[in-house]
Amino acid sequence: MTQVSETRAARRSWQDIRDEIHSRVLSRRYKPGDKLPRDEDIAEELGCARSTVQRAMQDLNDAGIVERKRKSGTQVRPDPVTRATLDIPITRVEVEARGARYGYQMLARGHEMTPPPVASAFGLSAPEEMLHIEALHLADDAPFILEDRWVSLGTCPEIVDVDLSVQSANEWLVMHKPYDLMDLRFYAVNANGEMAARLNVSEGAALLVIERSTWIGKRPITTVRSVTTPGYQLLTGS
Amino acid sequence: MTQVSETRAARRSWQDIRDEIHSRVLSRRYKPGDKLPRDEDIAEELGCARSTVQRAMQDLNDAGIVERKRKSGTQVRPDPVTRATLDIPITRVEVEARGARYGYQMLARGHEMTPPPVASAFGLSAPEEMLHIEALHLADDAPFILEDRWVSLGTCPEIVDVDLSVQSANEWLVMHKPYDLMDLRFYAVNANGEMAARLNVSEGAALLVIERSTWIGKRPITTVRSVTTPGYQLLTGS
DNA sequence: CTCATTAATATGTAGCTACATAAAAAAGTC
DNA sequence: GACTTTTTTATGTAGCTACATATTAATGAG
Repeated sequence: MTQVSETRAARRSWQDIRDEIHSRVLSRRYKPGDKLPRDEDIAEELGCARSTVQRAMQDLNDAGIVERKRKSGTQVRPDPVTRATLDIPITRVEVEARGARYGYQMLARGHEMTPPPVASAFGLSAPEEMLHIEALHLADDAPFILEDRWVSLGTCPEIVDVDLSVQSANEWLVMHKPYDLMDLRFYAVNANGEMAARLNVSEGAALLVIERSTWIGKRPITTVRSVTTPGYQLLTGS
Repeated sequence: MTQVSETRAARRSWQDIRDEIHSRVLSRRYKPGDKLPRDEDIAEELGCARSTVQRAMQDLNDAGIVERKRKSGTQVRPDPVTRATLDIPITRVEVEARGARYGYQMLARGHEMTPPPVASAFGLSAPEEMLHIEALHLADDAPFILEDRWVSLGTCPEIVDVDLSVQSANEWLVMHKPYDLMDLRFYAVNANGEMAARLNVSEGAALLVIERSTWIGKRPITTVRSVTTPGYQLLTGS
């Protein structure tokens, strides 16, 4: 009874609105740097409520297509960025998804003071004693990922009681110590003697490294350097 | 007049709700795989509207914390993933952000049939003639990124008229040919003779490679292999 | 003319209603 | 008992109102 002037089928979803705006950007009707009309005007033009435009715009904003500022309005991002979402699963799940048998091997474990690179990854002013673990993930008995991990004893005291020779620290932490804040970085290294021996590759081979540090409420949890085997690729989620 | 039973300050935002649910996941009050109460019940418990819970849940869903399905309800993701958003800026912007002077040099340009790896990156059944460009991005006159690019002439006929010795194809495409769908992959390679010579690094050096293909409505636009210089790191946006 | 104050305005958010939709559960049907 | 249909139910969405908030623009004081 309220909506008299609208046929049922004509109703447009926020995704339609988003796609319409996006296609205007794609067709350069709205060019990089251009200011877009107010939400209300777009709503009127496209025949929907402002809230629908708002949702569409939020999505375009999150996708890096437009930039919004209160009062100033909305503009097409002048410096387009390629924005992608990466999903990094637990290593066990990753191996199993490839149809391989997962294996795990702890190589070393001990309490040590954090060396400078680790302390700086966590933004610590002073070195701290942490649990240091080296481990190998296997796919069908072949080395897959070599990980070098530091776990804060202050934040995760329980970890000392976990048998990490059976379950990987990766898995235990992800299940029991969800993080708040994360820092990820990717780079390439030449395999040094130790890496080469442990991953069973020739010295100097180019390896992709994934470094990840996590915090919970500014308290450090863990930092890992995962060295992958040659041919390893990180893919985006589409 | 409508909101009688609520003090002004007590109003909770959807982000508060999100943080509350998140903290329950963090504290393992809701464990991985657990089913959460219905939105409506959570709304009642936390004293807000269902729409507020809905928005909070959407966000947690997008962040990979929970999984929602109609009728089935919401559950904490049983296989937690590390989800991160990467922003890859235009190379010029990236160089300038480091406080360096940007330079660009086209090394080669021509029309060629796509070799099998390129065709497969695009999912083409048959090889196709495309514009092939090799170029070097410089930071303070030092090699920074070596790019090997293929541009579809069918989708981007205008590109043949652009002077790509002045402006990088990277930049032209990103400003004039926004994409629809993208595929990104990262891996490491040992510098071969050509890469070593062009990037001025020693042969065999480990280099991070960023491969990117873009489409617009299933039509291929471009595919690039960007070989970075040693020490290059890809960082997440937080 | 400069600086501080105030008003105007576009986006952001909370809450409500009504209805759409997917999927599971229940009820029929052969 | 296996299959199909219907009902139930939890999430998803559109539209509305009211108000919050951040900025810009306008105004006023000195």
